[in-house]
Amino acid sequence: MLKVYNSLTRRLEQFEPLHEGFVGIYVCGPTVYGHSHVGHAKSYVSFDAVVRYLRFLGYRVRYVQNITDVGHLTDDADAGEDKVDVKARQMGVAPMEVAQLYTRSYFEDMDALNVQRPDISPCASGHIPEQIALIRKLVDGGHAYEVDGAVYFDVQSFPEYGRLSGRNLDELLEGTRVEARGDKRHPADFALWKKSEPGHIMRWDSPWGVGYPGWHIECSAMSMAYLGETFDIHGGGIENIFPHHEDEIAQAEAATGQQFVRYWLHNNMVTVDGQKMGKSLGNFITLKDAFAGRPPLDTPIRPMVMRYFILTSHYRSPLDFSMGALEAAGKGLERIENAVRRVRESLRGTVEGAPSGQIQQLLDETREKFLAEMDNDFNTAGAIGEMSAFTREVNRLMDEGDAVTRDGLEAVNQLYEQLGGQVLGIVTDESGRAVESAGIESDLVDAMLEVREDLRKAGHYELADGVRRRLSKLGVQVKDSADGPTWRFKKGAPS
RNA sequence: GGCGGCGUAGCCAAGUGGACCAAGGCAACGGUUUGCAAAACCGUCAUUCACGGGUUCGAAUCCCGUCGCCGCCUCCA
Repeated sequence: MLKVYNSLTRRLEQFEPLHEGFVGIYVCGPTVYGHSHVGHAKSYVSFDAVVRYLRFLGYRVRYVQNITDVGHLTDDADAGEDKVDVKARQMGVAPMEVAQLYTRSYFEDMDALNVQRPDISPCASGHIPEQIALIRKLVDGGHAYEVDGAVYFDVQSFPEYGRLSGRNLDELLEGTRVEARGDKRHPADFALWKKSEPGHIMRWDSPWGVGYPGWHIECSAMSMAYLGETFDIHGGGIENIFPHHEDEIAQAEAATGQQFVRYWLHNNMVTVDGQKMGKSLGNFITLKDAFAGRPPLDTPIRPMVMRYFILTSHYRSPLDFSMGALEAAGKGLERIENAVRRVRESLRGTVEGAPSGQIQQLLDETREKFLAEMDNDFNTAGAIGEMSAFTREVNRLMDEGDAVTRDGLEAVNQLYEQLGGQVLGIVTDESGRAVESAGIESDLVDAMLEVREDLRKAGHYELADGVRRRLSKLGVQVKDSADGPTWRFKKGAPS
């Protein structure tokens, strides 16, 4: 029985979708004016696990995640410039070129992290009519007003305003950072539509003149366009609770008179050395830099290690980024990968036979505990713990050698593929395979190892060890065993 | 100032009042295996959950207080 923590009620609730067997989920996507960073990774890996698990449970899921390519300002909702617009001017290209460039970059990084693509990735600029229609509905209903080509949402017309974030309008009035604006009725009123000044590159016709949409409106408009006026899950970063999600609720519910979202899920932030990683702080790490080993990390982080690292903490907990923690995660993942490889390689050449009682019991217990962890608000950290414990047992049984039959190994492999692969996305077809190499390289390594074997047989261990050291530096890990040496290209090694 | 969260072993990190004298990973130490490595396994590693009270038959888990850290109230995943 799946339970999820709902930010709206601040408690763990039993999850029941609006329509049986179907789940509609919307997650706030990136604003595409720069490369993605590890904060994006945490958010989208976390929600990827959520979606994967819902699908594993048998739900038909429609996953919508927007791409913000217009309307997100560098400052608050009625000052500042459009982020994409600013970047376009800096680069000397059209805004849509900026958006396309970083949209591709985003998906590239997410693919590397084994994040499954959303079913629908609507961009704000492609849904201007939907946004205008929603704004018009709000104006007609008395929830929004026009001032000189701009339209603002009237927060005082929506008594529920502040419920999600635990605020009330009086407090907002006293807030140090919300300043009164001449053209707004209440300082907390926010822009639905902005007037394009003459120099502004992005401009669309609207009933209020030439302009562009505010940032919050796209999410209300697009989520309802694809998921209906009421849908199951809305996810996003905790920092977006106010004002972004609060405003989304206000816009949607004031327009439809119905509940907008049933379950609000919020993931916590990434910190670096205990400090929030933020654009304004200048301490953010892009995924491309991290994967390539460029500063500030200087060591290449394998994307799958990043994914594993993220999933070893709960999505609602903050995650502190450090090289030490990443290295530990890398070792932990490798242990699982080694076991997967060992199991897959042993599949041939094992005796026929049904799984032993021991194996069967291990499989049953692991599955049960794993699912219990995931049922508890998608506790991937606990679930990975179960995978690790399972891995130790698998290795132990294989070391002992007697209890493992072909069918037993098949079942073990299947559990890895289902729980580690399908659900967590940390086990893939690659996990059990050595890094591919162009033919001649493999042959050369084989040739060197043959020579090395001769050296070993002749007792020239220093020379043999030297060969092994040299190969290791080249990224080839050699393992001696009773049946002769085996080798593989190390993962994550510069090649 | 208002709202919210966190503080669990050397480090990272689960833990929804009772099977917790607290998962899992990393590190460390001892051992098995190995020519040596690597990999893997076995054992040791928090009688205790920031601190002080309280509620309860029972608390890491609930309540109050203290200290420390963090986030939101501007843009941010």
